[in-house]
Amino acid sequence: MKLIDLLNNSLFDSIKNAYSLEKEDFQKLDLGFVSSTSEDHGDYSSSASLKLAKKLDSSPRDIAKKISDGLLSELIEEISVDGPGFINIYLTRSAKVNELKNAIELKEQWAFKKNNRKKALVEFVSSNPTGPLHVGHGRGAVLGIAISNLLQSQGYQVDKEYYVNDAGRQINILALSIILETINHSFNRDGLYQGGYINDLAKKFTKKTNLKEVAQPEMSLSDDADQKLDELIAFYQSESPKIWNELRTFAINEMIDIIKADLKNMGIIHDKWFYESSVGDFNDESSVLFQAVKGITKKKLTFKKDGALWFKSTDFGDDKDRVLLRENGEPTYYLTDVGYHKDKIDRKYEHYINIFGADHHGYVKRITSAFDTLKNDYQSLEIVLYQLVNLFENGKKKQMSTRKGDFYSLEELREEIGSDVIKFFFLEKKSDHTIDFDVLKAKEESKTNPYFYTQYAHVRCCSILQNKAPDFKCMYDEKEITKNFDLLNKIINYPKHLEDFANERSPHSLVHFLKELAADFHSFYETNPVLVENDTVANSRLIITKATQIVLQNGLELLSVKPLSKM
RNA sequence: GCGCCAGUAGCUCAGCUGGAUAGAGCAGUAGCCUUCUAAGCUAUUGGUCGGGGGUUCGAAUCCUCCCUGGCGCGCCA
Repeated sequence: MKLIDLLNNSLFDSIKNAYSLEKEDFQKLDLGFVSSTSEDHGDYSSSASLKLAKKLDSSPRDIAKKISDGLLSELIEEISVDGPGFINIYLTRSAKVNELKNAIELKEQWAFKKNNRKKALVEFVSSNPTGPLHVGHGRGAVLGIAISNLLQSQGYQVDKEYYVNDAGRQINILALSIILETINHSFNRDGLYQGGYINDLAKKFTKKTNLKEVAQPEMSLSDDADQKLDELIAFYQSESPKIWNELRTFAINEMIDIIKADLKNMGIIHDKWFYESSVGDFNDESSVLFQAVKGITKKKLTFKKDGALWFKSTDFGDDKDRVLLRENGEPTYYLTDVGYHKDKIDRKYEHYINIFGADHHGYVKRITSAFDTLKNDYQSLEIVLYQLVNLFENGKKKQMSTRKGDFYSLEELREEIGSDVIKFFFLEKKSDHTIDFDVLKAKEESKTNPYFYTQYAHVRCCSILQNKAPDFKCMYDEKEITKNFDLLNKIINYPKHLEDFANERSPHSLVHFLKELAADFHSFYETNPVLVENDTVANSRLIITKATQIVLQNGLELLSVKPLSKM
């Protein structure tokens, strides 16, 4: 059990006994201890008495006195009531040293929770397979991996999933782009996918199939750009169905290979790639698509209007109802997605997290509405949004467009600054904050980068520890170990912090924690030479160094960043 | 027009489920390398927490109105 949980139990018992309250009476008031930010306030402090003052109609300081009198724990050295009525407690030195001992003996198991028997499914990236990943997708990717890792640290069994939009119009346009790239260079490229990768795909495809043999459209085409594309797609579909289908399949597979490679280079691997096309045909009653509609209808949440079938999502707070089946009987993209979530639900995870770019925020309500209609009682869906990444070059904003092929690819960025720097940089900001990313500056800054600062602390630990390891069987000095308040405070409370970061889905807090821990260690390092002649002092400082190293390593690994032992 | 996100030091950002004097990094200034890696440390300058009201023992944090910026509001995907 965590230190802080032991202390809180004691605190709650004391409150119960002193005022004959039941736990339910104050459960919501959040009365527990928090680790102090300043040594003046002890190791932990609680504002319980301030929060209870009104309810108990008594002065906060009196309440604090009474509660602290009943606060019994061998972990506590001293209790004081300060300020308006805060209860501040000081841990005994041996309680602190004992935590370091646990950390060093148990390594990552010290901070992690054991299997809590719950399964979580995290869906992220899921970008259309119509182009390589760009920098913006990278943010979703690193967020997804970090959140998955955080959940794992809390004992969840986590699966990572990518939803592949392989069925829609976008793929037809991709195929069309490849055809026109090959046979008609003078064609206006508006609305088509462009860029080097289209040319690569075209070349590769024409090696096995001669695209020049496909028919040339001779009918007159619409002036409307969108409509024109649809006419061309329809033409190739009917005139050269075999080649068309071959090309579509080829294009999807090639693009997915590219995306997979981009992700792998970032150290990100999904457990499952779910294809949109696999939700099946609505006319097939065994398909999840049909089952999804059936499930919603069963709850009396569908209705017909204008020949279409609608879902009454406004019942869940959506701003309008949503079409499931179009007037022509075809499922909407939305229904396909509902079908996908039906499939997820049937796979019986307890917890679902979807990580979406903020440009999809309008989509959140309608998908949670459908999910809540179809889910089982024990299941829940949560959507984590991340704001977009704006790219700047020399202070000028770069517009990004997959269509035009004018984008900064994740792969290009990775080649320039490395995947771990990208991860650290993206994860450092909280997800609902837009990132203004200046490519040149990121490169320039790589020397004063917080990534290197944090890694450097770990490197310093390693370089000391390779000379000598701490040994609890040898002499050590508790006073020597505990004199570095900030450093000890962070190490000891790491498991609790980690739990909070996981619950809040906030890897950025972990990044900030690690930077601060690194700062505390750098400071310690300057004034406390570890490898000194006095064995007791050396061993004491080795204990601190080893504990720091374990926490840094553990935290970096959760961010999917490789801890360095040399720089 | 409606909805979501943001506005905190010159710059980039933490802190936001109310708590003790608002914190980092970068940039600036002044110091520290015969000693475990100076990609480091120490000291220091810099703040009407976008603005106005309100809620209370206490507000950067909650409510409300307004201002600015980004994004989204299809029987597209």
